[in-house]
Amino acid sequence: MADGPMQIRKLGHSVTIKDIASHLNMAHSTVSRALNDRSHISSATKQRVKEAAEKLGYVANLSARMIRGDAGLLVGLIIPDVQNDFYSSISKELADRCRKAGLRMLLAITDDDPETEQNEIRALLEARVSGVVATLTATPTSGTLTLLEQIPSVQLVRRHAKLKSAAVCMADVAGCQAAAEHLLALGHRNIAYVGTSKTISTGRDRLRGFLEAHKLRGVEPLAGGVELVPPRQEYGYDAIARVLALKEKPTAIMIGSSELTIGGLRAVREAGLAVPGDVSLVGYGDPVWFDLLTPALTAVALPVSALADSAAQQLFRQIDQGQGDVPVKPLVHKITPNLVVRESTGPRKRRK
Amino acid sequence: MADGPMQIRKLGHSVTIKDIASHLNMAHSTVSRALNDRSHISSATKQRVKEAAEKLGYVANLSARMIRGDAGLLVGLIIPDVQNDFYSSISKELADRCRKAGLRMLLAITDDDPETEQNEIRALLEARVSGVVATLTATPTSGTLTLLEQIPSVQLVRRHAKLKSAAVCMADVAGCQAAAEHLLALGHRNIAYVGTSKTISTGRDRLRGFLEAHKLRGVEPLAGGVELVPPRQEYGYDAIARVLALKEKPTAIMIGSSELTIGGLRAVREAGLAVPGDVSLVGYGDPVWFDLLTPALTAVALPVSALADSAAQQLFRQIDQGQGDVPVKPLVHKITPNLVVRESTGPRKRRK
DNA sequence: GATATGTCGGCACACGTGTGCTTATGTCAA
DNA sequence: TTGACATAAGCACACGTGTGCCGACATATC
Repeated sequence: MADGPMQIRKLGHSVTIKDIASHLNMAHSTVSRALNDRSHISSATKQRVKEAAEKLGYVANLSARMIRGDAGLLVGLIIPDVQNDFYSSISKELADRCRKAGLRMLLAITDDDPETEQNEIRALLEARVSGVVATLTATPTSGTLTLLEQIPSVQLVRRHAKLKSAAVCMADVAGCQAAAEHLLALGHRNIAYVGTSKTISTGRDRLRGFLEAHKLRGVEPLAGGVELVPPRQEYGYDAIARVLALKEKPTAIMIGSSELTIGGLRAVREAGLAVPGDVSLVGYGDPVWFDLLTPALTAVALPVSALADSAAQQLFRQIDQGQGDVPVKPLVHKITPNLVVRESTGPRKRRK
Repeated sequence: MADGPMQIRKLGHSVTIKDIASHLNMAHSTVSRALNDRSHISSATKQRVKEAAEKLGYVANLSARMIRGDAGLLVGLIIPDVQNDFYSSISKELADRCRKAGLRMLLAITDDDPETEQNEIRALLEARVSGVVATLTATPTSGTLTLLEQIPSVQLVRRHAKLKSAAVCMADVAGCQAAAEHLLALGHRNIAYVGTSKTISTGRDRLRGFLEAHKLRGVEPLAGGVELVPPRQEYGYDAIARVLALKEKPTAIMIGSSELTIGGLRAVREAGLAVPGDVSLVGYGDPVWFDLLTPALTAVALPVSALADSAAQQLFRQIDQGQGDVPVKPLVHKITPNLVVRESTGPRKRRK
């Protein structure tokens, strides 16, 4: 008595199964088996061990567990930016699915910088993730690709030719084609397009959809009306400003990236133009606030939940079947985005 | 010749320093020292080892590194929701600071659910994070608190009386007092307040600021004009709707949470009221899009960067000084938010 | 040429957990 | 009573990395 709670632990040194074992006068292997509900253990012993673990404040050491290499406990998600609504939603959705599958998700943010990307992926591999869902930079390092080939991976949204892994993408061509067709059907003939570089698969496909819609209608795209810039708000602002200053003014603008949409909205607002009176606007993405704008923004809504579902499913399957030595043909799952028509698009005003 | 690249590795079994060692006919300890630039190694050997490591595709095993317990490599961030602009910004900023300090940040999302919170924190402890920055649930489990006490921690934004660790918060009282004073100075006398429960420190403080401003002006708060609800968009929508339906209608509404602001904006929009003509509006937070609204929203802007700075600084200091056995008095660092006046607040219309 | 000094690399162990093998104990059937 | 067998718990090793200690060897100094 009077010895208190047994002087449990020096700070910084946590309780181990050995501590529990010596506390209970048995071998640490017995404790291990008890805690993991293995066979060949009397239920009485299990009980005692679990109680002792609880009492001593035992917390398992993940590193020690993982060192043997057998268990697959972690997966990684690589994205350019958490502040972007789309990616933060993906993070949340994927994390949920991982949790349900008994996995923990590690988040890696690249800032769309190839070097950071390589470092982050290396860090994920050092943590021995069993697989990765990745939205890569436009121009990944060769090191990045080499590293990625070592583990199961699923490309999300952006698709790289050099990478042989599965891909879960949006049907960008169809999505943008529908958006452009919407504008054409409203009578617009001078439609500007502001999107991202063709070096990214999404940039390529979205522009293609835009042009395809014109082709089907037999309409010539607005001369000088296509601006391709990196996906950052400032560039969106600048690009929209340039497009608005064209000699032959656009009566509608279509934006092919959520970041560019934010900058673009600011440019349109500063130009003091009426929407959709002076110019119709189609944005990209579907953050909660698009419909709070005045006018509410017509936009290509991204199927976040379906993307996360498919990516998780693909990844888990690959992990389960042991990295698929079987060269599954690089599956590309395309999910169709939804054009949500709100108030920012209207019929062409026949002014002249 | 013709033996190819030496049949490097069976899938799923990665290259270890032992592999490098046997490849080079030396002891694994030599390899370890070479890779870590330790002393007692000739630079020639270092060179050879590093080249071999590169060639064989060696990736260090973090688990093996961490198992010895000496190194502090990880920290955790616990937040209720990544989709919230504020927390996604905090995630980004803190991750950057950790990276600069040579640490990796693990993200844990609680969904504001105490049970999930406890599980996530346990997972962080299993990963042996050296410290944690946490925005806890309103009512954390006792298990959560017990776990948190085992490691250095910094409370972010929300402050819990039961927890003795340092806290980095906003000066919520001052922030909301300034916002309310702004409205009072514009002549408003019927001001509604929609915020979060008083069980959260932020909810408490913000309401206090609101009331304090009234007191200083000698104005009686609007009867029935205070609504306290959980921080979710739906509740914000409902609460604002209720407030708008009061017998004595408010001429201004102040919202004390970013989530509630989103729901509230939707309610005001649906009510078809002119802002600030019929009702002035002050929101909370500062996502990129507040100034894209029509009218642009006056809001209490949160000092994200300063908060992240201070939290990181606090945490790193605690970690460095070995968990501070020295009972540092629970430091509370308060950072003043900024009232950003835009277009959604205007003078009271003297109608009656 | 012998000893002191310094450099380089190997041996062996530690970290916390899981597991195959072995031993000890008890139970039941022949 | 003995042997077959199930159950419980311990011993020893493995995982990948880092490090204290010691031996091997080269160079410098007397």
